[in-house]
Amino acid sequence: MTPSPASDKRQHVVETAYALFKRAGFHSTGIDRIIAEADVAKMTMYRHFPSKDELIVEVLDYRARRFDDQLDRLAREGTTPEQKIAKIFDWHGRWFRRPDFHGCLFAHALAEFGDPQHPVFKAVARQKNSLRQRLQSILEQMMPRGRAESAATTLLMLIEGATLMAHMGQGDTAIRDARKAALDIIAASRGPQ
Amino acid sequence: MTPSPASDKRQHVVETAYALFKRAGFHSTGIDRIIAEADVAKMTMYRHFPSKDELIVEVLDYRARRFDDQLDRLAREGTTPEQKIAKIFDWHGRWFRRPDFHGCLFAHALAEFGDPQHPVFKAVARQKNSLRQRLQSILEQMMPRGRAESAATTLLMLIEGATLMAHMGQGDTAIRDARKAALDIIAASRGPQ
DNA sequence: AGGTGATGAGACAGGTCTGTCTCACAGTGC
DNA sequence: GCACTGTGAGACAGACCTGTCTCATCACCT
Repeated sequence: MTPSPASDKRQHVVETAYALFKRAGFHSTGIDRIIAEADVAKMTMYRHFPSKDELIVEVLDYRARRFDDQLDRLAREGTTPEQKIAKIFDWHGRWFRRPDFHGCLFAHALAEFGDPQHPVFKAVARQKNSLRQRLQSILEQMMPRGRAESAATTLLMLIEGATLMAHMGQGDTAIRDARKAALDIIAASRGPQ
Repeated sequence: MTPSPASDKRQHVVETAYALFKRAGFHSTGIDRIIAEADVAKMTMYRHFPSKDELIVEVLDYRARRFDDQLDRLAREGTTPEQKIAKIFDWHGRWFRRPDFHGCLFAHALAEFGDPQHPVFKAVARQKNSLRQRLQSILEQMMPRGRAESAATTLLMLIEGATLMAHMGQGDTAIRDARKAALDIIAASRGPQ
C-alpha cells in the first residue's frame, strides 16, 4: 500500500477532469474520456470518487481553493483597500486574456446543475459567497458594514458580468468598464451619505 | 395538407422544449422527453427541425424575440431615458421573483456550448449584443456616444451578474444593488468628465 | 371512389453513458 | 514460500442518447 502515490493519482484525476470540464462542459465530458486522458484505470477513479457528481464537486472545490490562494497572495501585495480591489479586477483581466480561458467553471456548473439541492449547486454557491465575502471584508476597511455589503454585491455582479462578456470575446472592454464602474461605486459609497 | 396546424405543432414543440431546457438544461433534456411532453411524433419533430441543435437555436431565437417584445412594450411606457433604464431593471426584478425562474437560458446555453463557431453560441451572442445595443440607444439620449457605449456595457454586466445571483437565491438584494449602481454609473457618466 | 401527400406511432440501429465486476499482478509481513 | 492487500486493465450490464425507417392512417382533391 502506497498512500502517497495513491493521493497523487487522485489529484491527477482531479486536474485532468478540471481541464476537460472547462473545455467541454460537465455532461459532455464522459468518464471514459477522463480516465483515458488521465491514464488511470476506471476502477482507480471509482475507488477515489464514488460517482461522477462527487468528482465534479471535488474539481470545483479544488478550483475554488486555488482561486482563493491566488487572491490571498494578491491581497498581500496591495496596500490600500482600493489597490486590493483594483488588483482583483486586474487579475480577472489577465485571466480573460489567457488562451485557455473558457468562462467561469462555476457559472457553467450552475447552468448544468440548476437544482439548489444538488451538491454541485452548493459548491458553486460556496465559491461565489466566498468571493463576495472577500470583497466585503476589503470594503469594510473603507466604509460602514451596511454599505460594504451592498458594494460587495455590486462588485461581484460586475465581475460575473465581465466574465460572461469575456466568454463572448469582449473581455478587454468588459474588464476596463467594470474596473472603472467599481471605482465609481466605491467613491459613491464612501463619499456622501 | 393543413399548413396552419403544422405551424402550430412546430411552435408547440418550441415552447415545450423551452420549458424543459429551462428547467433541466440542454444536454440533460432528451428528444424523447421533449416529444413526450409535447405529445407529437418523433418524425414530426425531425421534419420541422433537422437536428436537436437546430431546435435549440430556434428555442433561443424564440425566447429572444419574446424578450425583445416585452422590453419594447416597456420602453413605450417610460418617458425619460432614466425611467426606461429603471424599468428594465424593475422588469428583471420581477422576473427573478417568478416561481419558474431558473436563471438566464442564454447564459446556460453559453455554458453548454462554449465553442464560438457553434450556432448555439452565436445565438447567445446575438441576444446579448441586442440587449447591449438597446441599453446603449437609451443612454445615447443622455450622454455622448463614447460614454454611452461604456455605460451600456457596465449596465449589461450588472444585469448579467444580478441574474446569476438571482439563480443562487439572492435576487432581491442583487436587483436592488444593481439598480442603485446603474443610477450611480449614469450619474457619473453624464456629469463631470 | 380512388389517388396523393402529410402525419402519427413506434421499432430499430448504432453509439455513448455511468457504474460494476472479474481477473491478473505487484508489493509486504511472516 | 505464502497469504494478504491494494491496484491496473478491460469486459460487461443496463440504460439512455440521436436520428432513421417502416407502416398505418387520415384529410383532401379530382
